Amino acid sequence: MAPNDRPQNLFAVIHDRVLAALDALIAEGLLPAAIDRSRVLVEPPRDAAHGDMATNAAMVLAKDAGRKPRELAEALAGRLRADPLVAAADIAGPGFINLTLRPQAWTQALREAIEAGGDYGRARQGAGETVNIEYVSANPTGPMHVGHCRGAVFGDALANLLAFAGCDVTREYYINDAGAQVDVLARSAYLRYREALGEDIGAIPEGLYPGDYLKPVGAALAKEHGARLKAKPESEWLPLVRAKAIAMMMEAIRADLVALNVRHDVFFSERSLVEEGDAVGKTIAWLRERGEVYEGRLPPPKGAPVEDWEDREQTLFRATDFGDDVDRPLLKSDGSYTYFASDIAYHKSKFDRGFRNLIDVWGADHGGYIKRMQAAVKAVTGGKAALDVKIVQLVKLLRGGEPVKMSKRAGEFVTLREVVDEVGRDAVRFMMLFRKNDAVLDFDLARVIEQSRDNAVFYVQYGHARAHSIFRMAREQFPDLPPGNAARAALVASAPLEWLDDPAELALVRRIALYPRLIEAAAAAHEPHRIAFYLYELASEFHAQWTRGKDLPHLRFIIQNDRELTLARMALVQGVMTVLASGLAILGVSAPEEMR
RNA sequence: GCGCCGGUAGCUCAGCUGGAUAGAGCACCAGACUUCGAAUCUGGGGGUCAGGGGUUCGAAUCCCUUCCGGCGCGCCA
Repeated sequence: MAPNDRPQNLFAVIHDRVLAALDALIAEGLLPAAIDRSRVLVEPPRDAAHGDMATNAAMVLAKDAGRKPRELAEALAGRLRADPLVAAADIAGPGFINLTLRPQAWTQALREAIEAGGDYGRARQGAGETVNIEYVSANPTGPMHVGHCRGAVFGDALANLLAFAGCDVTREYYINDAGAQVDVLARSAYLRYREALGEDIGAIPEGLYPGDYLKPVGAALAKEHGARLKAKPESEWLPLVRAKAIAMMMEAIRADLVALNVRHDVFFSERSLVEEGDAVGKTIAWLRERGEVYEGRLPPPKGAPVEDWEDREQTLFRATDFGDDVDRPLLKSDGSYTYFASDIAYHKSKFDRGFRNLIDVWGADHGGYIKRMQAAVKAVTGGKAALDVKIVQLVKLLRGGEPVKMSKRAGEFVTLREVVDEVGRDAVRFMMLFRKNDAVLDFDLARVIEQSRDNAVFYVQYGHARAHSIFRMAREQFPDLPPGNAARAALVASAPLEWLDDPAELALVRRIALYPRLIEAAAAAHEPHRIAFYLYELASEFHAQWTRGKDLPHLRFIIQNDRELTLARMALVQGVMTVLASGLAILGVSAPEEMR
């Protein structure tokens, strides 16, 4: 294996060794040639007493081999003991093989982490995969509120994670600028326009957007057009006003996203699908040619009665051919496209642009929409693209345990910007990711700015700052220790790591060695929250080891008059720092060097 | 009525796509600062993994079912 091709994931290395050992057993005739390798796992055991890694190979393969698990385990363990990385291979329980690695295997992993620096954990699993991830996609009818925040942060972190895992990632925002809502926006803005011209518009009528945020749009329109629009019929002013309002809303939304450090590569206009070459109509025709569109009737929906239900023939997509529960309409009664119709065309566009892995991030209220969209993607890509829809649950905004009151009706809601301004970008981002995406999230404005262990953001960042602090202090003892990250890393990478022999130190080394495996698993599952929890655990172990040095001075990171031991421990600190910084970067959270 | 998501310690939540004796934090109790940052740490009690059945070497995890909560159920997006 070429040195620069060495996989950083030690678990993957051992996994390969186990598979090789199985091949050897096949050659000996102990195992049949046709075995299911996919179920063979190499994992960290829950209990450290069980060694460094465990494999279930013997249990999983026992049936195929026609042998008892423990008998097979005995043969396999015998093979593995010959491996230079393996110090011991014990059989336990129903047939686990517990592996203890030689200490050099772990210290070598630490060395690699330090040498790789910011590239440590970067994976190749996604090599060649093109991923399109669509997130936020808030309607351009107003500023972003806290509800949008979670999807924005989640999508952004997932995109970072996939890119780190080697995927070619495109971040996309779908602008819903075609439906009836943006016409309502235009009418609301027109009212503000008249207001800007000095007219008394009174109360905003029911059905229009009442928020003050449209006043600048009205003012801009007045400045641009003077009173000219007042004389025109709606059919003439509406497109003008609509375009202006959408442009200004998108500008505000982009600014909000920047405040959150969320950036997209592509802003895709729904309207462009209709106006530029009628992509929606073409997609429907395309599906019709393939027999997936027909004229028919739908049964009325069960449950909550629809007041104006009218049984009529309509244009339907055969979603049931692709796993949906019912066929779905493509045209409204007035002949215009349904949102679903343009969404099909939109997803076809993603496929046509070369993407084979599609990810959509939606709010929980769109959960019922997943099946039909996946059906549509199947139809429109011939099954050649996969769509994963990630649902982000709602955020309950609290302050000191009490719910923050919001009145959507009156146009009073807490905006994303207000929250970011109050608690900071890092706190918002980390807390939004410190929970599974499909679980409801309590976000307490008072708690996330506390500087204590309660506050995971702070706790993890403090771990990183503390690592830097240790280096600052170490330089006072050993002035030749270079200050820069790269130079320092070069020095500590050659440190005598065999001096790291305290169990807690070795546990930290193992935790660091786990990072590449974590990246792979989190990327495969599309679950960035795993990074946040891992960082919290790593920080926790690091803080604990630091404090242990108070009672047990020989365990301090800096040992006066023992340059070699100090260097070895600096390597450990450097490893912790490297991984904390890397993980925080994926989450889009800053890694401060000091927090005083 | 149907579909999706959830139900794990008093509270808030993890649990690495089926692994070994289910873990953190908060709260509660008892401790550690002349010391590399106490913005930290150590120890303790606390569980019918909502209930029941099944699949198998092995289930919080997969399947069935019941209960509870949230969301959704042409012509909104």
